Amino acid sequence: MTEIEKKLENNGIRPTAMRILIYKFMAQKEVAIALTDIEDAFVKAERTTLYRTLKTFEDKGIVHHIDDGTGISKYALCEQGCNCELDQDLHLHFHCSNCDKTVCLTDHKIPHINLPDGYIAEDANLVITGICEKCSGH
Amino acid sequence: MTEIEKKLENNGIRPTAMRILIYKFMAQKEVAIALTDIEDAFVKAERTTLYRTLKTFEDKGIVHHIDDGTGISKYALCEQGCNCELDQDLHLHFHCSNCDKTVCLTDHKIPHINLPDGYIAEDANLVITGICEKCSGH
DNA sequence: CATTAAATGCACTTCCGTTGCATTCTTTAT
DNA sequence: ATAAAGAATGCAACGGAAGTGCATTTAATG
Repeated sequence: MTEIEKKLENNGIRPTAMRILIYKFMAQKEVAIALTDIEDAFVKAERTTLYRTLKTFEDKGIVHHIDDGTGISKYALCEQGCNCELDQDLHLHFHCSNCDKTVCLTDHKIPHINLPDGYIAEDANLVITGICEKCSGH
Repeated sequence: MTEIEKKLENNGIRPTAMRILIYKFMAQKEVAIALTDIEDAFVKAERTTLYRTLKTFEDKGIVHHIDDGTGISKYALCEQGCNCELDQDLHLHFHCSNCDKTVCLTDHKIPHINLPDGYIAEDANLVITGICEKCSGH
């Protein structure tokens, strides 16, 4: 049994062929993945299957959902110790307006905000849009 | 000529009856407005007209577009001196998960973030989700 | 009043997310 | 090993919201 299969099983996900392929695909990408990206990479697979695979990954906590403001849901593998489901890993996301790629800046946590009286924060989403290091030429 | 008509004309917007009504509607609301909200309020009007009115307001800079993460575009009147089009008024937005309303916290600017080398910020969006003061009972 | 430009109304399209249900595959118990 | 049960997959279709093209109406201008 491979590392990936273990990872899936440890999180209560049956390690089917499709799921392993999708996990590998996401692992080798350093950017957030949209459903369409996976569709393009696995043309033989059904959109629904890919869709539900992402949902399963998210529900089981090995992937987190990213809203980068483009209107297209993206996903990224959670890093070791990511507690995104507990709202304890509120790192920010960077969306490049040039190449349209979105990356997790996991080292950059969202700063604490003092809200007005009566407001109770439960979650936060911070997206910086601009030019990524690749497009800016470092 | 009313204040609203002046306001519209000063921003290069022809003050038609519809536009004045929509402006008034937005002015009396203290929360961000979705297209559907305006549809519900003006059932006699065409969706497209309302849609394009919001677009016009946004283009002319008297309204700013809000992405609160719900997937539904919302809009709010710019306050005096709002420079949202210049990315100088990056206040944060609060979305209530209970009543589904979104408000501008104009006094709460998005803190400056030090990005990794090579990343160039052009815009930022910070949305805090939680319970608003009305739903929390102050 | 005639001409021109802008605003509006209507119909339609696209995109993405989502669901229902039948079918296939995998696991588990006998 | 095989049958039964449960989960995953494939297929078809729906739904909401944003957006566009074009004809028509309304408002501004000379």
